[in-house]
Amino acid sequence: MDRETIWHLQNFNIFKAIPHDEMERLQDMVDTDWIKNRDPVYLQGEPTTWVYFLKKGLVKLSMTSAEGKTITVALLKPGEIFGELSGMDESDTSMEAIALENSYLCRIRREIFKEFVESHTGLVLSLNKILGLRIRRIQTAVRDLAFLDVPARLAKLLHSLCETDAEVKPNGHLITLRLTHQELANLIGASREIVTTVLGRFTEEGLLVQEKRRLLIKDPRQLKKYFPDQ
Amino acid sequence: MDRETIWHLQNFNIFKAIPHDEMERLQDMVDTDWIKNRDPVYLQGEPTTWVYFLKKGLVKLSMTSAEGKTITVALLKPGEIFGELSGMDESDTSMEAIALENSYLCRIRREIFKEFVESHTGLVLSLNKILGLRIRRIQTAVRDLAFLDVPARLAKLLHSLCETDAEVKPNGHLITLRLTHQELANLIGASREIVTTVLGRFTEEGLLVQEKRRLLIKDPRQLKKYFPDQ
DNA sequence: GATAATCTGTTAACCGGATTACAATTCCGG
DNA sequence: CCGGAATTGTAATCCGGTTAACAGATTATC
Repeated sequence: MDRETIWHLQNFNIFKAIPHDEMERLQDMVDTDWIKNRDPVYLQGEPTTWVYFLKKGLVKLSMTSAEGKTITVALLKPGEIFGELSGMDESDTSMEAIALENSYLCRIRREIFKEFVESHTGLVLSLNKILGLRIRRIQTAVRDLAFLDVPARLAKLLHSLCETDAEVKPNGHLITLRLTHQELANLIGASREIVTTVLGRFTEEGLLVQEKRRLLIKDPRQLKKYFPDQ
Repeated sequence: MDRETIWHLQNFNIFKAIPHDEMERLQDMVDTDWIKNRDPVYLQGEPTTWVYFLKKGLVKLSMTSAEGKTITVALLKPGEIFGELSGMDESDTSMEAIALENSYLCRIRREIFKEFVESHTGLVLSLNKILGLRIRRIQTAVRDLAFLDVPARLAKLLHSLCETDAEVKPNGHLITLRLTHQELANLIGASREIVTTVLGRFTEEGLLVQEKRRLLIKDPRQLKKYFPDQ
C-alpha cells in the first residue's frame, strides 16, 4: 500500500535487516485490514492465502473441536507474524486466528511472501528461528498438558503473563491483557468453572487480586510453588 | 568419515539435491555411532552438540517429568534427522532421544551442520519444511490431548501406525514396531494399565489381535469410529 | 534351559476435573 | 442510564482415568 505501511513493516523483527529499497518491492503487495474484537482473521480449514503481520491489537491462535471446545495455542501481540509460514506448502490452516481486541494488521499473499523470503537468505534463517521458537512453545504446551494439573498450569500461565504482559506496580504485577476466565481456561486446556474456582483459591491465599477483568499478581515468585522449575 | 558414510548421508531426503562434491566437504566431519536398545542418544538438558541422522533402528523423542512420567513426541525411523535443528541457537535440549532398538546413526557437530546448511539456500528451505511438518505434528498432539479420550487417542495412534509402520497381510495390517504397552501409553499420554485394558476391549471387539508384542489390526477403518475425522 | 527381569492382565479404591444447573454480578450498546 | 448479553461464582454429581497392588505370562541373559 502506501509508503507508511512499508515503513511499519520494516519494524517487524524479521525485516529489520532488509534494506529499505528492497522492502519497497513489497509496496503494492501489502494489504491492510481491521479486524473487530471477536472476529476471525481466518478459520480452521480455510485455504492459506495470506501471511499476516499484527500491527495493533491482540490475536489468539486456537484450535476448536467438533463439540465446540477451544484450546488456545498462542496470544499474538503487535510485531508478531502469523499465518501458515511453515513449509509454506500446506494447503489448509490447521488453526484459527481470532481477534481478542480490535486489531489492525497487514497481510501479503502467501506466494509473494514465500518468494520474497526465498530470495533473501537472511529471511529464511530468521523464519527458521521463528519456527524453532514456535516448536519449543508447543512442546512446552504438550509437556504441561501431560504432566501438570490445573492449578499448576494456571500458576505457570499467570507467571509467564507477568513476564510478557504486565506493568510493574508498587503492589505487584498488573497483567495488562483483559482475559476472561474462559480465555484463561482455553490457554491451559481446562474448564471455565475450575479456572474460576482456582483463581478464587489463589485470591484467598493472597497471591493475587482480581479487579475489573484484570489480574494483579502480588508476587509472581509465590506462584512458582505450584509448578516445578522448567 | 569414510566415503561410504557420505554416500549414505546423501540418501537423506534433505541432502538429495546437494551435489556430491559439495557433500564431500562434510567428509571428515561426520561421525558414526551405535546406540544400544534403551540407551539414550542424548538426554534432556544436555548441551546440543550434535545433529543426528538415523541410518538404522528406531529412536524415540520424548520428555520426562520430575516424577518419572514420560511422553513420547515422535518415533524416528531410518532416514530421519534429529537433534536441535530449530533456530539452532538453543543451548540445551528440551527433550531426550532414546533408542528403542539397537540403532546406527551418524552425527555432525551442530555448528558445522549449521554452517553447511546456511551456505546452501536449498537446505535452509528443506529445513524450514521439516520444521513446519514438526509443528503440525506437535499441534496435533496438543489437540488430541485436549480433545480426545484414551480410546480415541489409542485408536488414532493405531490407525496411523497402520499407515506408517505396517505390513499388509491377508488378515489385516501387522504393525511392525514391537512396542510395549508402556511405550504405547507414552505415545498417547496415558497410563500403561488403561492401555492394556483398552487394547483388551479392542481385541474383544475383534478390531485387532495381539501376538508376541506385535499388533495385527484387522481393518484400520474400523478404528475410525473411535475418533472424529481430522 | 534356568532364573531374573520385564511385561501383561485385572480389579478396587480414589480423585481431579468435567458437567450441570443456577444465581449473582458486571459489562456494553443504544 | 437502562436492559439484555456476557461473565463470574458456587455447589452437587458424575465419570474417566490414575493409583496401587498383585498374579501370571513372556522375554532376556547367562
